[in-house]
Amino acid sequence: MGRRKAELNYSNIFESVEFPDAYKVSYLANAIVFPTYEDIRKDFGLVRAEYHLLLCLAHYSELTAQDVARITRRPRNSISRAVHRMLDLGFLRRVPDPSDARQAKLQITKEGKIMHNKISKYLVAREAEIFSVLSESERKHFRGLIRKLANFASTLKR
Amino acid sequence: MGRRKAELNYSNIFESVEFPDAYKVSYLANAIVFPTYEDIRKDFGLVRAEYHLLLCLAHYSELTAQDVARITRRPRNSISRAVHRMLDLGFLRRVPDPSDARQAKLQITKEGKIMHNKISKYLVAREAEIFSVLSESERKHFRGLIRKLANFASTLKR
DNA sequence: TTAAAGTTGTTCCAATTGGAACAATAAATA
DNA sequence: TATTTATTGTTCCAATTGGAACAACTTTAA
Repeated sequence: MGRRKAELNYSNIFESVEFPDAYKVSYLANAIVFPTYEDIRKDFGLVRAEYHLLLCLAHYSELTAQDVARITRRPRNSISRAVHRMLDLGFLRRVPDPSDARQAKLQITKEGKIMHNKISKYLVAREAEIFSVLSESERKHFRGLIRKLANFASTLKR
Repeated sequence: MGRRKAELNYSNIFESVEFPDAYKVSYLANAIVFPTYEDIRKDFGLVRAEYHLLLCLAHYSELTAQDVARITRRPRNSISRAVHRMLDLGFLRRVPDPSDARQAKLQITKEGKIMHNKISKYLVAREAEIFSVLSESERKHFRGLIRKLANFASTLKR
C-alpha cells in the first residue's frame, strides 16, 4: 500500500499564526541563540547571565549591575549572582562608586576580554550561518529594518 | 555645579556588538514576547509551554507531544507536563494512536480555542505596537526577509 | 531639617526548568 | 525470526530561575 507517516511540515504555522512577524522573529532568535548558548555552556561553563555580563562590559567600559539588568532586560538578582561568579573567575573587577555608596562600577578584566572574544566567535559563526541565506543586498536591507525595530523597542518602557 | 548622572544610552551596543544582526533579532524577540508572556501568565495563569500547546494545536488539527516539542524547540518533558495541565484544565483532548501505541494525538477543545483567541490578542497587540514604527512598505519588505530567514532556520538540524 | 519615597545590590525561597534515565513500543538489521 | 537500535512519553532530580523582602543608602517632598 506504500502507507507511510505523513511528513509534517513544521513551518506551516509561520504563515497561519495570528502574529506572523512576531512569531518568526521569535523563532529566528531562538534558532540563533539557544543552540549557541548551549555550546557556550558546554565549552566554557558559563550561563547566559554570566555571558551577558562579559558582553555588556566588553562594550561599555564601566557599568553597574543595575545597568546590565536594564540592558539585558534580566532580573537584578540573576545579574547579582552572575557578578559574584564572574568576580571569582577573575573575569570582572568591581570598583565601589565613591559618589553613591549603594552601587559599584563593574569592569571587564583582561581575562574577561579573552573569554568574551572566544564566546563572540560562536555567535558570529551562528549569525553567519543563518544569514547566509540572504543576498548581500537583502542583508543590507534587513539590517536597516531590524535596526529601526530594535531601536524603537528599546524606547518602550517594557 | 549642575552635575548630574550621565544618561546611559543602552542601545549603543546595537552597533558595536560583534554580531549586530543576531543581537538585534534576539533583543527584538525578547522585547516582544517577554512582557507579553508575563501578562498572559498574570491574566490567565498559563506558562509558556502551556500556551505553546494551544498555539500549535490551534493551527494543526492533530499533533503528538513530540511534534509540539519539535515545532517549539522545547524539551519533551516540559511539553509532557504542560499536556497534563492542559488536559486537566479542559483545553486539550488526548486520543491514543491505534497505529502506534507509544504516542497519542492531541487536539484542542472548544474551550482551548477560546483561550487561544484571548491569548492571541495579546501577542497581536504587541506585534502591532512594535511594528508600528515601520511604514507599510518597510513592513512588507521586512516580512519577506524574516520569512526567508525563519524558513531557512527551520531547515537546520539545530 | 525631617520624613517619605525611591534605588541598589543582596539573600531567601518557592516554582520552574531541563538533562538523564526509564519502560513501553516500533523500526531496522542480521 | 531474533536482536539491536530508535522513538515516545514519563518520572526523577539537581540546577536555575525570578519574585519578594530586606538593609543600606540617596533623593525628593514636606
